[in-house]
Amino acid sequence: MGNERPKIITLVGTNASGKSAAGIELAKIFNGEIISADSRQIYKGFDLCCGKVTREETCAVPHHLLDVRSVGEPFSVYEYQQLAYAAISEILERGRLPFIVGGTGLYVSAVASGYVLSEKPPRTEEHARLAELPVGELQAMLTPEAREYLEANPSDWQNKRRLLRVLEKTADGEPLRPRNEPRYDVLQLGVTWPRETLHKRIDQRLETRIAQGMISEVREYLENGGDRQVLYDLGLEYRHILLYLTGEYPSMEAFKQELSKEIKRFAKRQMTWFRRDPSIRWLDMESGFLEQAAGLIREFLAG
RNA sequence: GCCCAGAUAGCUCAGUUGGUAGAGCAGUGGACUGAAAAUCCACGUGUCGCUGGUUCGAUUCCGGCUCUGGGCA
Repeated sequence: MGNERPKIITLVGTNASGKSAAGIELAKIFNGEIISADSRQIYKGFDLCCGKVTREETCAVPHHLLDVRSVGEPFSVYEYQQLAYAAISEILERGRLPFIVGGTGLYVSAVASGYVLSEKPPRTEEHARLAELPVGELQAMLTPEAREYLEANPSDWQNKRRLLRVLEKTADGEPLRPRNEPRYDVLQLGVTWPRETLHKRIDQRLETRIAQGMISEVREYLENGGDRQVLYDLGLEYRHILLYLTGEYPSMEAFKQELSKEIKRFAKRQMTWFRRDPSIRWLDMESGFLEQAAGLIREFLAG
């Protein structure tokens, strides 16, 4: 036929789910290369804060889209999609299998579903100015069409960021409703644990990374003139270590408890995103994940 | 042993001038196509400690008991 779309694999899951290691195992079996889909691992440094894979692991299997920006540089789904498309092309040319592995659901979907994104960059100065306005005024600025679009969803309607983007789209004459043009034939795999087990893994991982020096990463960044607001906006580890270092927590214990809670809440949000995609095949990490995943991939590649 | 104060949601507590109760936090579900580890939305039945009494009606008033703080011996 000649118009068959190339095949790629995605592997998603929450943080601390073990998807990175699982991805490496699968890539070894299927002559694959890994494209990270992680909005924080895009940035150089902070390897412990964002739970980056180790050098040994990246030696075992080539990894893409790690360390491609400096902390503080702007980045967005649009750029992610561009870089991922380019990486996939290269991997396919080498005759290898691309594995998109990561927990940033938006990034995975942008590539797997083929989001159609305008090349027009966001107008950040105007954005910043409008962000000062109260939600009500932003709502009042919407065109009737945009109003109808947003009002249908109570959470979007109150969400300043969404309001700003929709205003921007209307001003630029961009369509409001999403459009997709998928480029690939995708097998989507998800990694899952019982919630209790996942929570234990999150806590253990947090302890380990603190012991390995995660807090120093942030301290050193600040000592070298790093920007606090950047850390705060990066969220989770970055945000709460900043708060810890600036004395916002009465103790190390209080800091750990709060961060642990936040990471668990984040895992919940990740699952909310993934759950709405019915094409993800969820595999239980406690019962033969690797064999099942390998079986599905073999079947997919043969089909 | 005596005196005082508590006992209400997983936690901290508010409240009911007697008509079976509500905040914060925690938790859960959800939205989100250019900040996504961000941002935003929704969701509160619990023997009101146990047990008698008064009352049409008690979580609320009265008595006893249990437990927890604090004080006095």
